[in-house]
Amino acid sequence: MAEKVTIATVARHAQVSRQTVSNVLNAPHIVREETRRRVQEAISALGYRANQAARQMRTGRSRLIAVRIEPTRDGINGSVLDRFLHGLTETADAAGYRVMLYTARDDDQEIATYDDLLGAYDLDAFVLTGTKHGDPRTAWLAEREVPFVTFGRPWDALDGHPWVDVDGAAGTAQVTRHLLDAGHQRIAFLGWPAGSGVGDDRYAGWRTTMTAAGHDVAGLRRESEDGIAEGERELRDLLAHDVPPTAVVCASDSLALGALQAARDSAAPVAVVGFDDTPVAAAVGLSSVSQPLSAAAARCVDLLTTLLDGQPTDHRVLLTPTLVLRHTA
Amino acid sequence: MAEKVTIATVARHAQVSRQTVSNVLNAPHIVREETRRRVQEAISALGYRANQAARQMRTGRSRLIAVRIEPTRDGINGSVLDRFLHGLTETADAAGYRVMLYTARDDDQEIATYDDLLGAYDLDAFVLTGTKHGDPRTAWLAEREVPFVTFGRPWDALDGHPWVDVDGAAGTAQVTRHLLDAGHQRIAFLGWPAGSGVGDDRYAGWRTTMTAAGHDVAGLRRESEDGIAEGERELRDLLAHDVPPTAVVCASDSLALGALQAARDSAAPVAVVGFDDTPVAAAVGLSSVSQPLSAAAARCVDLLTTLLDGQPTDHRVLLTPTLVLRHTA
DNA sequence: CCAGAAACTTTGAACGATCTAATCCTGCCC
DNA sequence: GGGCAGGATTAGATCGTTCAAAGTTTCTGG
Repeated sequence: MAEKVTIATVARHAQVSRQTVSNVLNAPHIVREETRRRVQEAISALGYRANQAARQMRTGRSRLIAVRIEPTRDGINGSVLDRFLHGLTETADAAGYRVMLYTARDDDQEIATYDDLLGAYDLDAFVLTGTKHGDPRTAWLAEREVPFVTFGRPWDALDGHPWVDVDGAAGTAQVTRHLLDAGHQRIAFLGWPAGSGVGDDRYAGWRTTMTAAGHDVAGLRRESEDGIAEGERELRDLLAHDVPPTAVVCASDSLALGALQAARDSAAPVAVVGFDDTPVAAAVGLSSVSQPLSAAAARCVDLLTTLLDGQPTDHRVLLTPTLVLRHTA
Repeated sequence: MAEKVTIATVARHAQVSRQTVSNVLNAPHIVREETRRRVQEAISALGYRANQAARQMRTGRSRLIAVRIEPTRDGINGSVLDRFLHGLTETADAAGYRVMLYTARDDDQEIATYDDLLGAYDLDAFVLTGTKHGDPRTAWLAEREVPFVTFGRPWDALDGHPWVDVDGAAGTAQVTRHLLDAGHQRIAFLGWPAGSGVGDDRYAGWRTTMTAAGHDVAGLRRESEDGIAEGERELRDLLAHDVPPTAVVCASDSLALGALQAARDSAAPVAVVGFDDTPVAAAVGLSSVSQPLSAAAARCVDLLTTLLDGQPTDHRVLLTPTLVLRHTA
């Protein structure tokens, strides 16, 4: 094994001092052109790589971002976080940051983990997912002035932290408009119980578009927990009515997949559109709203890096999802 | 914000030297009972947490494990890695290690990333997933004596590195036995093209059990790429034969989900069993073989920690999956 | 040709932990 | 009471980097 290559090795090799090498790396503009080139050559010749531990000890910055990985409750929706995580890892990588994982059972434990991670690893920032009303985590982090970004907007108006989110209402609105254009009149909505920010948002897009087009939405909305069985049950129930809907907008692919089962048994055809464009939807041919997850992840990293560089940023980023049409609508 | 608590702060508070505090943390047995207690009290009173960066610089060990996160090719099977990752994060946490992520497009890039991570972060170990024939990654790591464990056995007999895997053959054998016991005689197998270690393994369990029970397997096996559409196509094809199978063992839940579609249209009932017990299977009521992913992750961490402590271990761990019965078999 | 500024480079200290080696006890034996 | 073993504790050096301050060279203008 080759002996360790430190900044001193490079300095000797390039016939300059350690500090000059350090300057080439961290503030290239203050080093003379010719010296810089010589140092750069020495670096690549020796295969030098800065030791992050030493750098971190001195600067207090670790170039490490922490992200929570959730227990997969529902495999279908779980893939959303999975893809987000992948995008995050990739863009963070490009920006010179690494992603560190942690798990937590509940908010209290998650906050305890923050404390742990900050103490032991000097983490630079956190990315939170799945924000909800009255989130204690954001308050804790904000109080300690720890940089963080949430994927998911704060549902309480008072929170002023940076966030990135996908405009769910715009997504369902787009779906509804598409169905209206296709001639549908009675378009139902299958969503989650009121109170979850994300669910309410997706519901709003449908309702607004329907009423704007002059359609009555009474009796066309169903609420249930997320799940395939639930989706099937709710649509079956809706179809049993006097004037059944001819199309249904769903708040998730799980619900849509269930709805698809119910639709198959129906006499009249029923258009079904899901949300999240999970790979399962792609495989089954289910039309769905696709969240720009890579872009969202990239924006999260963008916000964090500018934040960490001490520059001010426009705190909020709202991305528009796109409708992916397949066989079911 | 409270001022930084270092080992020196604790030492002053407990009226001992820095080294004694360090000993309490790293070699408690050489410190006198009473002193140890006093130091422990100071630690918790001050909320001291060892700075990993400083520790790492001195010891060269980072208490960091790197794991690759793959682009989700198939959302259904992707959840397997997701759950493994969750288990890994949890057990690593308990053992005092953290999980760091990285991505890579291909083997070469992955190896370049190893080099990067080792140079910059002094990673302690790697966990590789998805081993295949002639894997260049294991060779690279072994050559440099970097500790690593693979989730998935080495399919080339010569590799002697530590690994954890799930006995796929035992899984399909169990399924086949169950179906035989239930009175089925013509049991088909839907698998992947020969050559992938995992696929061949799962196929072997079915074939061995069938022939051991005196059944001819000719014409009962189908091969295709993974996917729902592929599963449907293959089973439909099988069912069109003179003497159609009454049950089918699948190498994945994706294939099984497709098979389920085909089975629904069949005149005679066809039992279907998948593999991996993904949440989709649970939602749809598909019987499936469940991999003990948390246990696998735990064993990976076990192997790594003993490896890192310089102790010898039994290199191989083969876990047995369990059959989860639902509606479809 | 020299003062003074500007540009660049060097030196020594510091970050917070661990390692090595030296010192201090304490008890025990002769 | 002196000598000594052996455990418990301490002091000083060190890991690789960046910061702060001091040093050196180069350039400019009078």
